[in-house]
Amino acid sequence: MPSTQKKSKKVIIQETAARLFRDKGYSATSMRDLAEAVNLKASSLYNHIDSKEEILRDICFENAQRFLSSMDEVEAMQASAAAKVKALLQLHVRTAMEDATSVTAFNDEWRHLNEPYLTEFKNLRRDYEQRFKQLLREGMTVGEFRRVDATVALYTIFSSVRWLYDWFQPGKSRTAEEVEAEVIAFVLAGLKA
Amino acid sequence: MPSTQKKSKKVIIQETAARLFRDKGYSATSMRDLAEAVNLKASSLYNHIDSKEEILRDICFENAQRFLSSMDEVEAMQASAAAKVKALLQLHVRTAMEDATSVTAFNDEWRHLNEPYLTEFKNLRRDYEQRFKQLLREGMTVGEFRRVDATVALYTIFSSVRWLYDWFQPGKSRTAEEVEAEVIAFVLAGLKA
DNA sequence: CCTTTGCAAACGAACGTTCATTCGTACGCG
DNA sequence: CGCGTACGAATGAACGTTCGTTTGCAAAGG
Repeated sequence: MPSTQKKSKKVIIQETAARLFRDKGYSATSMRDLAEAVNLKASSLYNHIDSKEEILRDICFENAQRFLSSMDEVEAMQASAAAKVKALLQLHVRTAMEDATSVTAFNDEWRHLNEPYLTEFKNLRRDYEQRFKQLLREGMTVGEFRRVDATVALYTIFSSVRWLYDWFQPGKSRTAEEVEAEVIAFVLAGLKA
Repeated sequence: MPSTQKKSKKVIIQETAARLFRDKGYSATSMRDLAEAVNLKASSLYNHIDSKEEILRDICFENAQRFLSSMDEVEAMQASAAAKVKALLQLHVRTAMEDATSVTAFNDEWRHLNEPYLTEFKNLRRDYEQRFKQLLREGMTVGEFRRVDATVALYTIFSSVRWLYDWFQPGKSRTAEEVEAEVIAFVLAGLKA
């Protein structure tokens, strides 16, 4: 019964924090806010975590690793560039809908990391972006994609799925599958040759 | 000599604040940060502004008005839906590049407004979105656009130009015109029938 | 002279975090 | 079984710092 497994208090704190960070931002979320949201006093939080920044750090690097290891898998695929890009798009869209809070914090709040973690995080991010751009360029050289500026295409694609974090709510009129299909079709249409 | 006209200190404060809000976020920007950035002491700021929130309020509502009055103009155009959407896209892209700081704060930091301004702002925003969606639907009914979910299309379009705020720097390799053309082509390709 | 502008000083409030203490529970050992 | 010890978890109080803002006063300039 893995789904009934009791979450550790640390995990509960992290998940709650991710939601608060998404709703109010990292700086505007106080440890007292967070404590209240998990039915504790602020001081009690420190039995489970080391610092406020540690929470943000875990969120940021966990998600960075998730995206990077997916990138590993995609690069190993025996498939066309279009298929690879589509797989990555699917990853972005699904993650946005299944783990919205975490990814929002990951996207918007990483700038509040302190050094040396800030630099380390930016390096991971740049690594991912470079590899994504490389896939786009490959698709262009073999003629699957229109010849566009890879940077423009990359950021446009990233941003296209970004609003999902803010907007999508499970159980609403549209199913996740419908939204996923629509978004992917929209973006790929802008990219295909 | 309108361009040489001396900016009032209030305007300088607002513009500087917009940049700081973009870089660090509203909550993480202190009045002492802002004061230092305009070569004043924190207390002196209050000779020119009423409160920190007033600055944010001005940024948010100024931009809301700008987008809404552009929407007025576009709706009055005698043109195809595609042309109208293109005009709005152009507005978004150009504003993003010409007045990036202000628009970023407008996009990301409005949630820190207090009531009743928060509700008022959300109403303006919804108004704009509804009218934009209406244009998209018109384009679909007359067959200019593919039949997609208008909400999905709307947010995808909005988000597509969002990264420009973070990324575009005047004077870099690409000119504003090139970027504008690329982005618009990319988005319209995803929309056209 | 009077308005505008700037600043030092100070305000109460809130911030993240630390500390000593307490309570409950589980384990080791006679 | 009964007692001592260890420990995870929670707490209120307090720390030093920073927050947005106010006050009182001095200098500037039309």
